[in-house]
Amino acid sequence: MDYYETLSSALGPSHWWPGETPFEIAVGAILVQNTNWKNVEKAITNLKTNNALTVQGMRNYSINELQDMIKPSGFFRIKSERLLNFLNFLEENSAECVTDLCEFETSQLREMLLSVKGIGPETADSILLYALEKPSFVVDAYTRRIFNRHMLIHEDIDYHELQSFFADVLTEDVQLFNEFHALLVKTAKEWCKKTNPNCEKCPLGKFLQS
DNA sequence: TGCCAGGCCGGGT
DNA sequence: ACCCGGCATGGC
Repeated sequence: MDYYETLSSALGPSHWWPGETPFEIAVGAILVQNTNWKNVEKAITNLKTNNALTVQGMRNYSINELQDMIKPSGFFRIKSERLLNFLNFLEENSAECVTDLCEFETSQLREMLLSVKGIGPETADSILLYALEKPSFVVDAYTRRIFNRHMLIHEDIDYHELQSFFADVLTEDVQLFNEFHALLVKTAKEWCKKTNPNCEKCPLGKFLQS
């Protein structure tokens, strides 16, 4: 796809998700729900400081302690539940760590993740792609905003519709999915803000019909 | 200073 | 099946 080529050559490889371990990535995916990443960073730092950023480590804390640590990322009561739901999910599937989930087939694992209360399509896809390196294209508000601004999609298009919008034209490749989403996030943060967009300097500006 | 941020769930039509 | 309010904090 032209959009990918353009971004890739303009912004170079970013090979991205802020997070060092699969578990950290999964936790980040839950904490970032409708939340600024800056706030999530603070929560992640708190967890790391308390050695709570591992499967075993997080289990050592009560829900109240967990809430104190993740408070900066907002929705802390709900999100603490969601983290515990995810931990229970791992346990139910006798996974000592997140990567143990790799044995499951992608689409099956996606369904399993969606059955966890608090994990929706985007969170599931983020975990699949960035924590487990399985080819599941991630659609987020940034993706939606950019392609809506380019008049290629309707603003309130359904998640799976938008996902297949990409699946139809992209080869199913982990690195491609990873990099494309990363580039879209970078682009949106830089030039495609909700208010005050700067399409002149955006690498994708040339695709906008004027 | 109000508005916004990388969703998701549950209850009401 | 759709629509909408609630959830919470810190940054700009």
